[in-house]
Amino acid sequence: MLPGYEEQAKVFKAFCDEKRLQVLKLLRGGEKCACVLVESLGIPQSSLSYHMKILCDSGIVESREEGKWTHYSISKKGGAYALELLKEIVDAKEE
Amino acid sequence: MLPGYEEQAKVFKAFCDEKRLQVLKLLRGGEKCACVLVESLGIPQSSLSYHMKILCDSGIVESREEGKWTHYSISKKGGAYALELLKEIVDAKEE
DNA sequence: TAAATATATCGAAAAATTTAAATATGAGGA
DNA sequence: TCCTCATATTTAAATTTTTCGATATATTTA
Repeated sequence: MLPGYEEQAKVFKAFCDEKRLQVLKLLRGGEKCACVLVESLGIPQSSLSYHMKILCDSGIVESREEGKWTHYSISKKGGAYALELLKEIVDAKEE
Repeated sequence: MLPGYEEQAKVFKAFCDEKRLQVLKLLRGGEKCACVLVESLGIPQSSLSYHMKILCDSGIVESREEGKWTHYSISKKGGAYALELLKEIVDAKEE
């Protein structure tokens, strides 16, 4: 069963912004520290933090704190869930 | 190979708005006329038209004109493409 | 041809998102 | 403890998206 529209929308918000897609691309190569992401994207630290919050809230990314550092990675579970959701959404019934 | 970020974002814009998710849900049951969608969503006709444009631009929905009417349906090809794209985006490499 | 209907487009206002500087928090290290 | 560093949060401004009434276009009907 599909969750409410607001909930569904939240999941896909992760993928409809260029900065967030850039982050996800970097995370495909494995876990990354926030400092690496700031550097790679060339945006202010607060901006990255804003986007990472959206990515985590969507369930697609998970964070791991280690001392001063925060490491981000793609959540296997979150990714699988998004795929399931999308499958249901675009799966038009045969007529 | 993944397209540019802007292009990718455009595809997923289809799924990050509640009104558009409502439309997609209705279209899962088969092709629908714009007039039916306006009625079902209870929004002004110009608003529906705005969202349908975004859905069509994303490739997820296709339209078919028949006289005065415009019929919308989920594009099998568009849906499959979005799924492929998402699969690549969330597929973190093993480490 | 004139009127009615279905939809698209325009334009301005409203709402939501994004940006980035400033500040806060919290974890080492000196 | 005090300082520094990494990150989160706050805040206001800038930008983008969404809304909706008005208008335009095209098609069917009378």
